[in-house]
Amino acid sequence: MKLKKVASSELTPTTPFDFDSTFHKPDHFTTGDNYWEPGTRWQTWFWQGIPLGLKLANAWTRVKPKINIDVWSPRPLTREFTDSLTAEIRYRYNLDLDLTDFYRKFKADKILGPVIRKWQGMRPGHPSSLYEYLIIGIVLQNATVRRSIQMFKSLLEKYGTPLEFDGRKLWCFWSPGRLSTVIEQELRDLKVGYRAKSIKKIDEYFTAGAMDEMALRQKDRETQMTELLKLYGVGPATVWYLLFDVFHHWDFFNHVSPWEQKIYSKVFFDQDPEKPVPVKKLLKHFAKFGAYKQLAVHYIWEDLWWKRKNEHIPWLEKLIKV
DNA sequence: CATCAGGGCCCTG
DNA sequence: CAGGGCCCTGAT
Repeated sequence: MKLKKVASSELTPTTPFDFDSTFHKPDHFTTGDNYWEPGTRWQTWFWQGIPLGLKLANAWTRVKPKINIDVWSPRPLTREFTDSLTAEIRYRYNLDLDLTDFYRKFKADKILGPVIRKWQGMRPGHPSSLYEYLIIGIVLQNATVRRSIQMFKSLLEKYGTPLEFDGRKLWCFWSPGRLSTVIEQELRDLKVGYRAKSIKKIDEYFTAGAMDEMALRQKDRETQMTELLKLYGVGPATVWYLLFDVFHHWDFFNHVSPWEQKIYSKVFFDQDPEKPVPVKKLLKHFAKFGAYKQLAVHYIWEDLWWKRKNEHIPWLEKLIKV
């Protein structure tokens, strides 16, 4: 589907702001729906029934951060529509987040301090809706990065929409309900294995209107967790990701998966990843970051993945199997 | 060639 | 509450 450029606007994030580390997370494996180069991110975005192409560009002025947004669409958009879209972009990328308290508290930390200085202005964030993230969460389960990418790609190219905009071809996520006529075997043929059942049930759940993302955002963390755990195929690991990436809780840290455990052991304790520090001890260590536990680890985690882009880190390569 | 461990979760006993 | 089964893939 060829899209036309229908709107442009600009966003002003809070200061400090760093474009590249906010709009490119080297550890986010999703491919085919976005493209990044320094200063620019292209992203497909299914919003209120319309598949869109977005281009976000760094437009820092001498004094303050600014992001230019261009929107491509199959049809004209109302002002109301683009306003809600930009509000959602602000939300998903945490462009209104005030980082000053976090920085003030931990700028002297031995490990976090230098990372904070290096990534001054980086926001946590994820471009996906709850529904989209759930699908991503499911393909992350019990699989290495390479396999997750392969499953995601198969799904996206089977049920998504190919979009052409700004000289790029990217796939746009399908909408909830798209899988209602799809039988489980068809999903299994995409080599998602037992996850087919979860994907199918999550799609059904949304189609039935049993999950309202916007309403859930207004609830407290416990309620969000309870609601999410009702979904078939969603357990503690997936909920932990969701609470951070989709619901933006910076303080919640109750889960460490085996591969992450090995990486944290090396980074925080310089411990041989093959003899990892017990999860309990890691969680106890993160407690010192108080209300910013997840945010703190996000900073260190992203720093590690950015390093990996520029240098070979043998111990890390062994663990991630991309 | 066979076996096994992955970025879990559900279900059974 | 512990532990088996589920899927595919790459490593050994």
